[in-house]
Amino acid sequence: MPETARIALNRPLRRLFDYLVPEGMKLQPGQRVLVPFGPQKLTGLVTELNVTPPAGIRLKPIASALEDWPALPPETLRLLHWAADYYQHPLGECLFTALPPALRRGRPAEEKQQTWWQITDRPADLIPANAHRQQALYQWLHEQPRGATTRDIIGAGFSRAQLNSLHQRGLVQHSQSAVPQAATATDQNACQRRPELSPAQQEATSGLPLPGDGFRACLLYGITGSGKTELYLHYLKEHLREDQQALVLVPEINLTPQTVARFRHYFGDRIVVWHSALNDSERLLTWLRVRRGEPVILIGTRSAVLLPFTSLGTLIVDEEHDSSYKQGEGFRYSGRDLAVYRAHLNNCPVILGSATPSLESYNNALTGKYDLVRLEQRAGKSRPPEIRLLDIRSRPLEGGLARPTLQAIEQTVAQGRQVLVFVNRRGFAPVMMCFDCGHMVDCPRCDTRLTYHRRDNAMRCHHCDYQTAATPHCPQCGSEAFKPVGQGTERTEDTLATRFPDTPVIRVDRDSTQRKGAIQTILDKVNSGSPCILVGTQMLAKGHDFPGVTLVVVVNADGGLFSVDFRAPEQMVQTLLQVSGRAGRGENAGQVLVQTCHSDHPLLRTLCEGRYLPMADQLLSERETGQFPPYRAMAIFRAEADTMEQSLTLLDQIRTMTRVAGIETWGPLPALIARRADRHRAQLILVSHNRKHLNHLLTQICLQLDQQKQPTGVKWMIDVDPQETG
DNA sequence: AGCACGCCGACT
DNA sequence: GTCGGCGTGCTC
Repeated sequence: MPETARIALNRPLRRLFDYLVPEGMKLQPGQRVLVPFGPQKLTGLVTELNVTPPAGIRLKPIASALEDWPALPPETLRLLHWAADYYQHPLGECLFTALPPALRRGRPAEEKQQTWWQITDRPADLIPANAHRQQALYQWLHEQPRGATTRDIIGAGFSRAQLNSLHQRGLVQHSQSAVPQAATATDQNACQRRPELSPAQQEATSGLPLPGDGFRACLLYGITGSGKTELYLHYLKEHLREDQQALVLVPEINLTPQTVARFRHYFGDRIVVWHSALNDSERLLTWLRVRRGEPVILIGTRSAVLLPFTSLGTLIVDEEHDSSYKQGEGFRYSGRDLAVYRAHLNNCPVILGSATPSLESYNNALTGKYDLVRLEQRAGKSRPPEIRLLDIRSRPLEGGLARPTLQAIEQTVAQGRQVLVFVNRRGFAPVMMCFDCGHMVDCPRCDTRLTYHRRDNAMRCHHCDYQTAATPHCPQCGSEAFKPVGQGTERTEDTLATRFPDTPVIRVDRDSTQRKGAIQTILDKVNSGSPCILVGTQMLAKGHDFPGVTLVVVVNADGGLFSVDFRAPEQMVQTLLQVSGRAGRGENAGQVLVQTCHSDHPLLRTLCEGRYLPMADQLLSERETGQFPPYRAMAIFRAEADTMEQSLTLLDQIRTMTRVAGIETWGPLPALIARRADRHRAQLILVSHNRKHLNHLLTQICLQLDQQKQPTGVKWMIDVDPQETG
């Protein structure tokens, strides 16, 4: 009997391919191989050995093994198998997302050899006095404790010629090496430092599950400003063994140099990062360090949960409620949920931290599936802000701001303090509008408005690649009153600038922070402490600390109160509390002023207590009434085609397959943005009390859909635990 | 997804 | 005559 192997390929096919294993080739699951596939040679991953191939197929032999060890270690492989089934995504594509791009392409699993330069101990006065750049380079290299690669040197603004001159004088030497030189003395210092905790933090820490105690998920509810990061640092310092790895997941926006520096301060080179800005070789390097089992503490975004850890001691998911943990396309996994399953597989703890936990996680804590640890005191001297509602029904507004609001701003500024004005518009972008006829420019290919981009005076669609030059006149009526409107933000900004001419008004949005370093300039200015007024959207609610801000104004809180999206109230409450948390981080008490037309709404009344959990209780009971997640499991079939009819027809057909006990369907309905890049989109929602049942049904439906071929241009996809239900 | 094969239109 | 457009079907 010849040996066989089942191989997964990086193709959107819900099937695997069997091959013959050549004589003498030793394989294990997770190993990379090279296989013939039709006319091409592809990288594949071994999933199973000694399989019975389907009848009537002539097997081809595997061309070669790329390594003699499995690229994907057993736990990672099991995690991915589980995820492929849970999210109903083709296994091959799931497995390949866990490989760095270089390994997907079949490159060797080794670091590129690089030339490392270091200074020698020959006297530096050998450099001619007029060779300033050489002197500068020598000095610069002197300051690099580990030396530098040729690439680093060029990147720092020196030339190859300057380097060669120093080399010829014997002042620098080079060596070939893949990884940085040995760790430096500063790291030794880092290892001895440990963060100090307040009694409240101390108490919270004592409630956390420890590595070595096996699997345990813990929801760490820590209010904004309570010092969750110190707690993580302390926890890792105290309880992570020297030989163990740890994973700290953070939302992309929170992975700033400052955050990393904070971890490096205590753990030095043990800290490794993983995020979207890494290039292919950095990805490979980090991936290999993790794969080799180096005891790193990895700080990373969503996809870091797929890294090939072999000795994971603990996992931490910071800001676990953040919606960016859910991938919105392709393999639509939740990094947070995979982290919990990964902890389960590795038999280690996972800590989910948030000031505004997701209702899913909170519910798990209430039912006892997760531990709940509370940290409800702010660290240091700062006190929780006072939150007040201001009903703006029948009040005159100026740029969206009521008179009492403007007075509060005036007072705060007069006291020499800072104000943060939050305009609650998700995905805000300015559109061009005619002030005479009201015309706005639609995208010709999508059901959306074009947005205005000041930098190149262009109008663009945010949903496809359409763009066109902005015209000075209205294309409809020819009026010259054709201007970008920021749906309130600019009006607010203008009003504030006019009312407070002596105070800088700083806009923080995508446009004003696009330039590299722009956000840093803004932060520096704000952190200098002089009075100013910050105006912005979403961005202001996350991450950054503004210790000088004592007043936070929420221009309109009502967006999420009466939305069709069942997640909208949760998201609104989370945003409002997160942005409230920006107030009074320094020594002075903070105040939050929330403008609303529904000051008697129970949710907003609870908001004023400043406590999240009572609101979460309220929101959960609403979810229970409607039997929404987490009370039922949810999945969405999405379809897109050249006509809406085609999309709806396919979904109708899928709906006939869902007529089973215990499954409810909503739709099919056109998507919120029904046409996108000339494709007509619709969706069908499935809900069930029994997740297993739903999963089995989905498997069957996908199998059937794969077998029948769709009319050209008709595409379908599935989203399990969807974040967007529009 | 890629890639090859195949069958129709406007080029030297 | 043939170069190339992209529709269709297959990949162990």
